[in-house]
Amino acid sequence: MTNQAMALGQCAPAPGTEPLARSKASEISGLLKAVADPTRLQILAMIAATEGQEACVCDLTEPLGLTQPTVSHHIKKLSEVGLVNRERRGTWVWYSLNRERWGQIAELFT
Amino acid sequence: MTNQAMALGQCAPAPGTEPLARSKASEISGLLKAVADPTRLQILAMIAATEGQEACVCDLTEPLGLTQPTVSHHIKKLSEVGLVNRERRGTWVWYSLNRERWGQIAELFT
DNA sequence: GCAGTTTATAGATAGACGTCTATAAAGAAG
DNA sequence: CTTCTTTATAGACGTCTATCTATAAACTGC
Repeated sequence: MTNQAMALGQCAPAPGTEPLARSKASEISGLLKAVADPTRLQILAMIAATEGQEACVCDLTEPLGLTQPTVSHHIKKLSEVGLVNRERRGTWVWYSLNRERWGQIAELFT
Repeated sequence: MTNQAMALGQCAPAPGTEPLARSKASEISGLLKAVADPTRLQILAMIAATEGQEACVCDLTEPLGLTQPTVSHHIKKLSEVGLVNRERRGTWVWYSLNRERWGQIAELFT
């Protein structure tokens, strides 16, 4: 029995019970899914803890105990949602945090 | 080639490059995974938008376009990480937001 | 061009997850 | 106690995803 059909029940939904638009919810969840992974959280923490606020893949593989392709895969996920910036300098590729994007996540929960 | 082994390279990892403890990362990702789902984001938004800041399952199924077991499943996920409080009153079970837990997520990104 | 590095991509595989149907559990009301 | 409601659980199924190995791409330096 749905609420509207109920004559005497107490299952009273607030009139303003209007779902967050699905498209918007999917967009937000896409961003959150990128962060909701232990390995990627570790990667972000490692980048942030690095002196120059940037790191290359080769420095992350060993402490994470993962192969290079796996680390590249995770960084790509972070990059796709704009959480890390990519900059090639010679042989290495340096990744840094996009703090503006990071802050946007905080705003979602305030 | 790892950084330590490099004599002349520039792949200089900050000395303090120390990964976030895996156990802590898994704990945080568990909380974030619960929120990183479009349906659960909609559920949270609907609860928050409700007059009394609470909602029962039966009011959520129709606007979400999902079956009752599926909605129960999602709410359980949210409940498991402490994001929603559960209170049975007669036939219905009322779910409300745990705003303290919500705020803890914000703190992760500030 | 060739050899040696770092990073990215492709393909495969195992496990996690969102959804459904079917059914049980818990409470209200006659 | 029986019936009707709401909610929870169990099991199945298809999809997504984290990881690996193998290989390609990009750059440096000889």
